Amino acid sequence: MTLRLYDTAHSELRPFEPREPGVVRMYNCGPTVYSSPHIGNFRSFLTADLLRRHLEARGMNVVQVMNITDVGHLTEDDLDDSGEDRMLIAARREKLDPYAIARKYESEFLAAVDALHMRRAQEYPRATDHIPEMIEIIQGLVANGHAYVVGGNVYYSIASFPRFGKLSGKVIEELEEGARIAVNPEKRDPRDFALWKTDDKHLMQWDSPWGRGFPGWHIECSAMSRKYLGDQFDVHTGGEDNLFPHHECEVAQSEAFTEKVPFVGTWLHTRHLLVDEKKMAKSLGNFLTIEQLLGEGWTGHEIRLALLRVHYRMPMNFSRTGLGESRAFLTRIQECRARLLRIAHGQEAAGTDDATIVLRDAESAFGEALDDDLNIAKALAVLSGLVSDVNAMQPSVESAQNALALFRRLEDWCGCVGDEPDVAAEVGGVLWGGKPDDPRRQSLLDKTAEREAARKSKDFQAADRLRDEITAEGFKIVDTPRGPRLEPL
RNA sequence: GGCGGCGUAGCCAAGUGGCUAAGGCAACGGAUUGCAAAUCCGUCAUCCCCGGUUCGAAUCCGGGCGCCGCCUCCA
Repeated sequence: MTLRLYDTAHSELRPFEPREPGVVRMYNCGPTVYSSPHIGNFRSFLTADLLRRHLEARGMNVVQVMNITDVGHLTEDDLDDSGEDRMLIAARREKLDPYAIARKYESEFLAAVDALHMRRAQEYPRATDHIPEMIEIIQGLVANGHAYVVGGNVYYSIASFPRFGKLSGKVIEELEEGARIAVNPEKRDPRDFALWKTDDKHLMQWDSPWGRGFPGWHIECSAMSRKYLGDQFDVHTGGEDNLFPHHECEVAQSEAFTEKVPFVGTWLHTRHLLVDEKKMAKSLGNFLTIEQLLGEGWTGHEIRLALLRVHYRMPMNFSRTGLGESRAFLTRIQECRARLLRIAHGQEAAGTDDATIVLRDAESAFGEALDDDLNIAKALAVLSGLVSDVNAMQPSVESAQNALALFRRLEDWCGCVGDEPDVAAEVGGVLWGGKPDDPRRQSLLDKTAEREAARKSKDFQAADRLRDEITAEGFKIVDTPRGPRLEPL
């Protein structure tokens, strides 16, 4: 089975074939860095990360580019009473200049990327570093008749591009009806969109053939994808809201400029998530950031899994309950792997069961699930079945090692399996499952030995009291035929 | 007004014409344990409603109801 992806442009599942065999060029619509990235942004970014990992697991070489939008995109509607855009408002609110704001939130974004175990893209181009590339395309569009200049402004002419609306399935004639854009008399058609604008009040300005101004809202992606991936590339991802007008405009700009079709092979759009059944909004107080969740004590893997475990095209509700379920899922895998490690290290009796077939079938089913339009829910079910199968076995040392290797491969494949637990250390008949350098290690081991002695003399009251003390230190004590084991709670 | 998506057990969620409707969490019964934890075994749904097509539908068609998204900066 080969990978099939749902391509928005065709509204159907299609076999995925990169233009150049073995190499996938992918562009992801990235964050706008004038505020903290929120978990909704990351559902989209994580979908891209999962696709990248799966392609790499399938032996592809993936060139991934994610833009950093650091230009406040100004439209007529963006303007508030004082004529400022959002970047400006943020700058004033935080008493920083707009570049400083952008850098601050860019760092925050990248920190979250790492925290969620996402692979770093090869490039994170900033819009403000690519003004000349944008100007080049705008000039080309003016020259070939797809754009026109009015004063210091340049507009894209929808009428010049008959395919406009094809990607999103919009009927252009009907767009007008619902449009809430104020009529701009400069435009030949109200649906034309800006490529370059002049506005004295805009803080970020650059020289251009049309005077000092700033780029329109869609041109950066056309310019930066072209620079790093070429005129045509394989995958373009984004949130569902990007479909129209943003991606539609990108297609119009890029295809009209390069005269190469198609601009993008596969369009992938991630659905918005809801938080506690409602759309996430600052006004509702349900606006969640990665930083915030990490602060609540959730791990990167838990957050990642909670955001990724529902198929990317399905509506998804994000909640603390969901995070808790993710934690339980990961803990179950950890327990399984810890036992395998003990067997592999001779700390627990090995059996004679051969896991070869179970492991092979699980790995194969896991890959097939992801081949099916990144069906992560199905893949996680396979993973869960693997845990059950392995738990029911008495594996040989070799099978335990092979199973451990498979878990590591699957973590590499989807990032939702978690890290391998620390190898327990045997100290004086007690298995220590905590960090090797935990300062409390000796005192906890002593206390465990003391409890063991109490148990042997049937003084269970004393034994339970000692266990409570150990629990209070954040460790649980597990009795096994080979002796007690200490594990972090 | 236009376009689109979703509705499966207490919760999350697979399954797009056909053996007994995956899997996880929770719950319950049992094994194991000094008691626990973990683990194992077992129990737990006829698929929003109505009508139709079919030998046969959660799966296809029509009509409802409900929730959501895009059409405007937004992942």
